Amino acid sequence: MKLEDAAEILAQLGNPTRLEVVRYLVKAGPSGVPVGSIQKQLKIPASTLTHHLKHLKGVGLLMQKREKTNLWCSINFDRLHEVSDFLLEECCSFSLRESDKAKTERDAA
Amino acid sequence: MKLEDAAEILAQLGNPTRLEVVRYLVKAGPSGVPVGSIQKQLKIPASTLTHHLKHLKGVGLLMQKREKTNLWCSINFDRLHEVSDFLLEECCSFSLRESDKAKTERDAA
DNA sequence: CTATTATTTCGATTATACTAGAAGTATTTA
DNA sequence: TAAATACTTCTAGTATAATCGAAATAATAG
Repeated sequence: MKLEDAAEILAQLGNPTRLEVVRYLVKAGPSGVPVGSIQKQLKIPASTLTHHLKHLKGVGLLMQKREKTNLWCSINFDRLHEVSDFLLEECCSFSLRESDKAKTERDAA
Repeated sequence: MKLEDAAEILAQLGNPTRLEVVRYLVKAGPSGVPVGSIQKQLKIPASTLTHHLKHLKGVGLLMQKREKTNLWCSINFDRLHEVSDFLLEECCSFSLRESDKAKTERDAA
């Protein structure tokens, strides 16, 4: 994944309203939920929500499919993994957390 | 980690210049590098760099310590882990990637 | 065809972010 | 003390984003 693409996705995740939507969709699982459900549950004005969904779709985090009058939204888990992988990419050799290091040291002793 | 905090960190990572700095610092490892080295290597104007470093520090991604005239910068790996954990948090049951699923299905067959 | 439900587009306001040159501060070296 | 190095603050232009009400569209149900 190119840095510019990762930055774009991270920027989209960096808005609290959108991150809340993402979290909601993650909890909803692969089957997803209709736009209206998100709107009611998270109490986001419809036009604002549409705006944010467009952003999420734009970076490939959101998948949508129509069923009757409802537009079902679901998270692209692969994409979410890709960006979290990017964050930790190339830092594996330094990736031990302080807490884990402490444990490792205790174990060694 | 609270959603608002995660969003703030992600927003900071969502700027290409800052993400480049972060990547550079990740590669530099725990010992870090002076501000000037980042500036020269990535060719970012000094004032712009200071601005971005302030942002990264503000969300706890950057640690700094002075040594003579140099200000050494290093990544807070823990913080980076926290935010990547947040992204995948609560979605573990749905976290299998399509590619991994395919493999699992092949293995089962 | 009409009404209803679901979602989007439009339009306007307000706020915040990115960028970088010029000038300033701080520390060290000569 | 003077000069050099390292970094920051100031300032300002430009751009982009967040928000949401009102009106518009789309699809179905009656």
